[in-house]
Amino acid sequence: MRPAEPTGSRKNDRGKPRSSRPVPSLQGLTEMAARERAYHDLRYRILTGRLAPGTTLLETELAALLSLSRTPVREAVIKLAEEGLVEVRPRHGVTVKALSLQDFGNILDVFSALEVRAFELTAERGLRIEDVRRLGRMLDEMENATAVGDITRWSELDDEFHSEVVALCGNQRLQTAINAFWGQQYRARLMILPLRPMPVESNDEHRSTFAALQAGDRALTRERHNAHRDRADRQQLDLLRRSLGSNGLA
Amino acid sequence: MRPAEPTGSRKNDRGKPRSSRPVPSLQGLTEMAARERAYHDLRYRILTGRLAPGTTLLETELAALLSLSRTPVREAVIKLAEEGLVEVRPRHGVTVKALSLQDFGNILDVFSALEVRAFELTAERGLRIEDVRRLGRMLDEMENATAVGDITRWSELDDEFHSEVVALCGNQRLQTAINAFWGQQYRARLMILPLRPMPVESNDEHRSTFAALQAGDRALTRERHNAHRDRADRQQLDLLRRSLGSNGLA
DNA sequence: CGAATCGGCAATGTATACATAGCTGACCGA
DNA sequence: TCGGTCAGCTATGTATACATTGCCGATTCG
Repeated sequence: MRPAEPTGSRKNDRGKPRSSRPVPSLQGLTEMAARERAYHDLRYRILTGRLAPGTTLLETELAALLSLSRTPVREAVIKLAEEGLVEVRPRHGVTVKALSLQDFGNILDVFSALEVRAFELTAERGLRIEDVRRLGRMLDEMENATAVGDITRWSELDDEFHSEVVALCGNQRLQTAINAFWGQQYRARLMILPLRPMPVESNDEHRSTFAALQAGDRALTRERHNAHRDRADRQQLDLLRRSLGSNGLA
Repeated sequence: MRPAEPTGSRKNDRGKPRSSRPVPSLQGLTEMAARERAYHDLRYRILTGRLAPGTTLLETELAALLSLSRTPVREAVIKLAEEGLVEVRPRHGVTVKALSLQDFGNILDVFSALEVRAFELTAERGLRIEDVRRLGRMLDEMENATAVGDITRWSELDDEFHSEVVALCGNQRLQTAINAFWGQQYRARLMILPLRPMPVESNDEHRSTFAALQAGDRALTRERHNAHRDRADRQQLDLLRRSLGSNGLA
């Protein structure tokens, strides 16, 4: 009846800003508390497609799947439902949500609004020299990736760049909100990744936003990053629309 | 051992847009499921100050307070913690969070970014005639309230106007996110309400935003509402700073 | 043959039981 | 007297038990 594993570490991880993307990686899964374990594990499976959209499972089944009792699983499921990754239908189990095109658009709208604000705040706070260097290196690498046609690598770096700037915004609540919505767009992004054209425009826009950030110009940063997001979001929606004919799951 | 009350109604209220603010009113509290009951009840008590910042209670005490078992109370508390209204310290109970000036600033930053986006979307969708009429009436009433110096009434209408426009944005996720952050700024707003000068500027800005909305001009709406929020947020922060000397609770 | 109602069943929501971990305070040793 | 360690207690986290609710299917009536 030992509830959790060895449980050597703290579970209450309200740490400092933490720039890490809320991404699949799932290293120290065994050393978390059960609730967190359930949450991260399920989230991971959903985001990577291991639990496909439409999949429906009972709370009991999930608990069995994770070797836990229903209580922590249930708490994790509630959280996932609040994030919009699953839907709980009272008598029918929890279903991994399929993202319609409209859902994806809605998510991007929220996500972009938040990210632009984060960029603004970062601009206002100003970048330290080491931040400038690090971000600059990322942009260099992205351009390299573009040059050699490695769009997967490019996409990773893109995420990293964005989340790095967000991490510098100094507003923990904003960051948390962004992370939640980030998770939702991730699946769709993955899907259309291979379809994307080489992101020359994005590279240019990044450079231009970066310049505004360096200059500490909030208004300019807002304007430029907003334009970038608008265009990129539209492009992504187009790709998605084309790739699933407006009906499909992500 | 009867879990919930008569429970005549649905708890899975993923209904249509619903313009209702997530406000204290708490009518049909008895007919909800226990978890929702706990959540709304606690939230109500916190937002209205009945549970003052700094108050610390054990899960058991909360359960007793609400005449429920720990399970639904715990789930509600987790939700409140995610919203940032309380803090759960593993061995010390749940504490109603005090909002520092910085917290309040952070909250406003997120809230404003989201609200501006919602206004943009509403502009893009366009207002129906009845919406125009309703919103117009609200603005009239607000100006009346200003004229007779009824700032409480003005503030209610202000909330109503904003949430009404948000409700028309057509993005449920955005609305949900806004509501969560709305709850957090509410307490501080209440506090500074009596200190506010008569909001002539706000009235003008509302009119101007309203015009942009009517025109269906997304960019203009963004610009104007963003300016409004910027100014209003700054003003509120100033008032708060003055009223509690930068340390205090809200 | 179709539709409506009733009964059984199973999944959830809630309550409770239980075990662990961390804090408090006391006692012992220096 | 002060500091350190250990033991006990209590709050939480997890597991389990239990009751309700709502669906599905079967049966019966029109």
